[in-house]
Parts: sequence; structure tokens; C-alpha cells
Amino acid sequence: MHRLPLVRFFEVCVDLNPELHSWSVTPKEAVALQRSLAAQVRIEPLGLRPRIVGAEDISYSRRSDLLFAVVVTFKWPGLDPIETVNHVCKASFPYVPGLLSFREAPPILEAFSKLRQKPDVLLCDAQGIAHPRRFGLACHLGLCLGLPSVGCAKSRLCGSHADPLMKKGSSKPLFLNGEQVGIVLRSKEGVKPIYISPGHLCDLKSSRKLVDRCLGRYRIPEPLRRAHSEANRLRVEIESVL
DNA sequence: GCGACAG
DNA sequence: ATCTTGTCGC
Repeated sequence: MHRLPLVRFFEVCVDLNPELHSWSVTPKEAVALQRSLAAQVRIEPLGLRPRIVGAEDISYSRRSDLLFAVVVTFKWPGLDPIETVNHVCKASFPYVPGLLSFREAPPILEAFSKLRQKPDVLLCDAQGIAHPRRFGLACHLGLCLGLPSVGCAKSRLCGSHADPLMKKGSSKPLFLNGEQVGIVLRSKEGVKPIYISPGHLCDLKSSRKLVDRCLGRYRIPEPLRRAHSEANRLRVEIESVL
């Protein structure tokens, strides 16, 4: 019989955190779940400076019906890559605006579980609280993982805002029902801005600070660019053997 | 009723 | 998101 040190045994147990809820739900049930889970989201300053940051993205294959979820981790600061993990499967929920997490969170969580070293914060290619029910994919992932998360989307889901100046670094608040839920940031001069919003265990200021420090010469923050290209690379590779 | 609508 | 041809610019 294998013996396990008590401390290690405890770590194994806490790693097997049970799912917050079932993923086999109808769109109506998903909406109800979001309303309930949104109350558990904690908006607060990011605590200690991270040692590792992670980023997620998903690529889809039209012809094969498969999706390719990827999570990449990086040292902080410096952003030297550490690990890349993935999970390939079929989508089990349709794309419905406002319900993206029920389509993308399960495969992302599968990929995430393959990481040997977990990140201290996860950058998400989606909205956080800048969502009709304040529960975008970034919130859902952060809550499931019990980890700080930041939403960084390429386009708007909801809310209103003024257009930030064309200069890189310019920004405007994103409002929803009179409340600021995000930041519209010109991450690169002269191009369409990106939409930043807190996911979980993070706030507006911390979210923006993190994204700012992930910006290079491109519109998309470096960790998300990497996750995106890795997901596409994986898709092309697998499509080539089908 | 008519638009808007992360990926 | 994916598909898809050319085109504009560094």
C-alpha cells in the first residue's frame, strides 16, 4: 500500500476541487446559473505580485467539428514561456452571446488541469464582468479555479463608452447601467481598442495594470497572442492528419 | 417590434 | 470562431 505524506495528501485533495455545477445545462439553466454564480465573484485588488501568469484561447475547426483549447504559462515579469498544455474535444454547447463560458470553460479547465505549475493569475480571451449578468468567461474560469482572472476581449459584448484617443495607452471607461465594468484600451496606436474587465479576485485597476505590462508591439497582449498562435498551430497540425 | 450580440 | 483573395504598408 502506498503511503503519502499528510501534507501531500491534502494537496492532492484540494486539487480535486469538485465542479461548482453541472455543465450539462440548457441555455435557460445556464442563465440562471450565471445569476447565482455572479454573487460569488469577488472584485478586489490583485494581491501579491504574480510569479506566473497564464493565458487561454480556443481555436475551432469548421471541417472536423473539434475545438482546440490551450493554456500557456509565463514567468512574471519577463514573460518567458514555461508550459503549454491543451485539450482537444468536440464542443458540447452552442455559441450563444452571453453564454460563451458554457461552451469554452469545460475544455479550458481540462487543459488547465494538465499544467504542472499553476499560474497565479489567468488572462482570458473574453469578457469578465463586462457582461449582461456580470459573469463573463473570465469570471467563470476564475471562480472554478479559485484564481484571479482578467478578461481581455477583442470586441464589445455590452455596455457603452467613448472612443479612446488614437494614441497607444489611451483609454475610456466602459459603463453598464451606470456602473463602470471595464476599460476600453487603445493597446496599439491607430487600431481598434481592446476591452479589459476583471474576472475574479481582481479589480479594474489591477486588471489594467496587468494587461499594460503584457503589451508589446501588437494589439493583443503577448500571453494571449501566444495562446492564440499555439491553439491555431495545434488545429492545423491535427487537421493535417485527418 | 427592431437592433446588438465575447468566441 | 472559421472560410477566403487580394491588397496596403512596414
